[in-house]
Amino acid sequence: MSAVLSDADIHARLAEAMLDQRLAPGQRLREDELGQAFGVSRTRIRQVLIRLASEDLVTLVPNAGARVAEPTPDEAREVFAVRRLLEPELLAAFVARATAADLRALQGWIRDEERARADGRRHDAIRHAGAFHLHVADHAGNRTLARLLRPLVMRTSLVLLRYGPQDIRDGGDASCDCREHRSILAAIKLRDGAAAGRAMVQHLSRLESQLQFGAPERAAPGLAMLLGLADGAHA
Amino acid sequence: MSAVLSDADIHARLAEAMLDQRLAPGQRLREDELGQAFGVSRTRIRQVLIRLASEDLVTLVPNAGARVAEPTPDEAREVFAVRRLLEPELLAAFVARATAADLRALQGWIRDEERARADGRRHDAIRHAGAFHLHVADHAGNRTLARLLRPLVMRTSLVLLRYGPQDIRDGGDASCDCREHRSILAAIKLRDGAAAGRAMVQHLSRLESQLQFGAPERAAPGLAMLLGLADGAHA
DNA sequence: CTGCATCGTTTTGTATGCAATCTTCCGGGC
DNA sequence: GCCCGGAAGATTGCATACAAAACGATGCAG
Repeated sequence: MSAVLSDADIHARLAEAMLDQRLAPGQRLREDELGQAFGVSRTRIRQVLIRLASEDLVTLVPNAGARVAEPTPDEAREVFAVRRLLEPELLAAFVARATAADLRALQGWIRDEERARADGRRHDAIRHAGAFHLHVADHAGNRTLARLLRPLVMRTSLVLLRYGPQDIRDGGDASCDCREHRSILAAIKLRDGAAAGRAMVQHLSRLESQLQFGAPERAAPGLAMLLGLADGAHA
Repeated sequence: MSAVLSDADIHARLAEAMLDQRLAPGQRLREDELGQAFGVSRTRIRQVLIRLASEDLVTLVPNAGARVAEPTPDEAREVFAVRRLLEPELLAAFVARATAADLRALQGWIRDEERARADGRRHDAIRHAGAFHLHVADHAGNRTLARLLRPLVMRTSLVLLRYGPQDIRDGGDASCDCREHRSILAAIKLRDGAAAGRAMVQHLSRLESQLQFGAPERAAPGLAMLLGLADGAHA
């Protein structure tokens, strides 16, 4: 704990906390508070916040501080649209250069995600799913493209945490990321980039279609219940 | 000049200077020096540099300061590959919603570029060309996608300034951005998104194919001349 | 009781100072 | 002549201090 933390460490820890929902969307991020938590001064916290803001993971309002980003429905759709554009391209490149180790790694992320799902550990499942996509991106041979995807994957995680299905256990229906990840992996193994791309687009589209934007906004959670105006299930 | 400069102003001024080649690729950017130039302290300069680094317009080496980014040939190719991916999508969306004012604006950028070309004002031409692409992106209805493109356009400008053809006057051959921009605009007017996308891809591909990576590196600019080893024209 | 102004507190914005690191240049040794 | 320490200067990294702005509470007028 006493080992000095690099800016990258602080950045990673904050991102991790957001994806674990220890920092919920909309959560205020006070500089001094974070500084004390990490044992550094506000100067460095501020620099990290600027970077996080450039990735749209936090919103930075002048004179009003930083908050964990709250993706709007429109932004959520935009993120998915961009990913549908980028990821087939990344997959096509990846297919041509994937090694046996890459395939094992992907297999591992799928397995981890399945276990998390089985245990109902929702944010772990989302994180492992993200790792699957990022592994493909990082090994597709285009650093520029991969660097664009990374923040998008994190934003997607925020979106899923907020608007995604709450119960992530296999419902018996087709709504299982892992199964789709498996079919993508199968296409990769066959070196069929086109098929992998199609599977990816389908996967992303299904994820997007499962979002529930009408939901209770999660703003002031429990307020409607306290007021006896809703049962908390859905609007 | 005395009006207080916002961070955004400083960011814009620096980017502008880089695109004008007043700040050449590889140029060292000392914090104190910039601070004095803008009349602000290093604190704010540093924040701006972090943002510029997140856009890959400057490289930030720990304990060794900031330099104007020097895109490598690989990075240049990556940037073009990503743009070929993004811009047809942006165009397709833009075509569906372009207003008469949008068309006039595009026409204006083309005209400005042509004039700059005719006058041999190379960096002005490159900037106006960039503005054409950015206008399309900013009015395509996907902010997320547009925000990805902006830094890529700036990086492209850096690449063109470094690796692009030196004489940008119409050579009579097809190598004229404006003409290709005109054909893209024509397709937009016809509301033919597919044709516009094809023209855009062709445009970007030709630009990339014109890059001269074998060129004199332009490292230590003027050094070869000072040493009497070259005449400065080309290697 | 409601609306509003004002003061005090909290939080952000910016500059400055000090410590750490890197660079450069000089001198000695091989 | 060339290469290798080493000290002086320059530059970045970071924390702290102060200024400005926003937020909240309290009290007063309507």
